[in-house]
Amino acid sequence: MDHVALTAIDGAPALVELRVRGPEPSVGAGPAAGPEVEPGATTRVAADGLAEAVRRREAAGPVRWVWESSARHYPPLLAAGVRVERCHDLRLARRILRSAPALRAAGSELATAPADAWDAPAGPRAEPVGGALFELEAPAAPDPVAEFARQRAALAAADADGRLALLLSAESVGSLVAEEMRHAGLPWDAERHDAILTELLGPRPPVGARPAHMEELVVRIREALDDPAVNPDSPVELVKRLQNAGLAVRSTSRWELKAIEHPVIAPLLEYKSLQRLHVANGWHWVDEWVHGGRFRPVYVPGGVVTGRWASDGGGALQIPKAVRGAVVADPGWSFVVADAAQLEPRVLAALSRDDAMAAAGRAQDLYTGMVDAGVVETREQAKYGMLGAIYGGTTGESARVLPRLRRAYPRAMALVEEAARAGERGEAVATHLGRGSPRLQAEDWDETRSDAQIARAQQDARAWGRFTRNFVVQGTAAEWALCWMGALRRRLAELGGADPLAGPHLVFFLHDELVVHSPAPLAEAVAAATREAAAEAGRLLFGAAPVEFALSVAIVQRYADAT
DNA sequence: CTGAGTAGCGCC
DNA sequence: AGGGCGCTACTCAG
Repeated sequence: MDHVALTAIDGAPALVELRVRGPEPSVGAGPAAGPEVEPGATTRVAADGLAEAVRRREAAGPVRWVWESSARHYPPLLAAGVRVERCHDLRLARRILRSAPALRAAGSELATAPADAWDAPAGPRAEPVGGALFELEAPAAPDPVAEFARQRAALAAADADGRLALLLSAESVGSLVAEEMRHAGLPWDAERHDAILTELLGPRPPVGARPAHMEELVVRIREALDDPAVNPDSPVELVKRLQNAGLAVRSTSRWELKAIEHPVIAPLLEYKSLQRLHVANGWHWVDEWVHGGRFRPVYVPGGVVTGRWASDGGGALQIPKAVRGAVVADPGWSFVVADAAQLEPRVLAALSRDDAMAAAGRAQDLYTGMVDAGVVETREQAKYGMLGAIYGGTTGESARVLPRLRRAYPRAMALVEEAARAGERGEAVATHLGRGSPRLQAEDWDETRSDAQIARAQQDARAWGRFTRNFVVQGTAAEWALCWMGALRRRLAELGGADPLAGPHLVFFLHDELVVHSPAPLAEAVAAATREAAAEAGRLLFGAAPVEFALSVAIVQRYADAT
């Protein structure tokens, strides 16, 4: 695989061919020996000729682009109609390598060096505006060739089985997909959205006014409390009014209200639900975020410490079910919605090599499989038991079934419990591919701590243990999802033509769920591709582990019809 | 007036 | 009682 660095010489873009030794990323590939990055031919490019130069080089043969970040370099290429197959996102890679316990253990230079410009937050995104690139002022790019050499050296020293290399590759393909999805946009029918809002809230009100259905609920709330001045939008005031009316509440949160019998509760909970929809995903949201029939959020790969994506603007990862009916495929097109079933428990089974748990998930719903195996009585028990094991739950149903899970699945339970204990001791933990958890800042030991301080410290330690317990599973699930996405992206490119937007393309990703916008005749092939990609992701991460990564796949016209 | 912090709730 | 987020309006200090 050729590597080409995108860099700048005297302020103008340049492409630097790199000679890179070593195998392509996959678990078990092993590291390449010795110094392995040598700069070769350098081609200077006129500022307005970069997209064309990248297009030509991409067409000349398989290449991995080495660049500061996809967020910075890829949007203008996409705007110019240029798509790249592979990249190495130096900023995302640096963050992962800095976190990786393996580098610390190997005493790698990257693990011990003080923070530099590559650790600083990325500059603002350069957004293509009206076809032309709107260049925001950004700090001078550090030398990408030198940084790439440092990163490869770190892998050579610390990545004996090739896991980190695979993670960097998966993270990088994710960074490409993030920009491609923003470029394509999620089809969004603003009229349909308006119809949904009108049905639930009433017609669009003037700015600042409450929608009719919410106003009616306010009247009912005031009547039920016999208090004509109640304003349900102010939690502080509302709590006082509820207390004045004799309700024993400390807050106005849903779970606290639900436990109370009073005529005000039903209209109040309904009001809060509608208010939430109105302010977060109402008419204002559509005006702000939907243009030309597309919703284009900024996705932030690696935005969560566990490796999950975050989003910046638009609340892309929190689109409520109520408005998913507005996500409508173009005429002649369909959505293929693929959802990984019980992903985190399956990941835990594979991580821990717990063959009994793997067997429960083979060819069926994993929770049902646990019932069939006689481990628990009901699917609900299985579900809450597993969620408790992964999140660190200690009460209710999950606590009751935990002993049975320990007996049936000792390896899986031991893995999460060891991760929790490591966190309680203040140690870092790592995902399957080697992303490290943040390190708990050690507090100064105070010999004169009070009992209350000691109790608080123990509480904090347990909370950190729940975090590290969850980190290994959530983070490894995120790695599986990246590999799934990358494997699917390659298959979609094979199904499509030269123009990605003319063929099936990814338009949405939500932790364990992918949405492809596809020409209707290709939808079945895309559905098959999502399954093949899931199997490939499992092999990439876990080799021959006997864990099946089951999907539920639906071909629909509206996103809401998939769930 | 502005910005930081919080409450509450949406998603996984 | 549990893990991870982002967004909005409200609240309050400066």
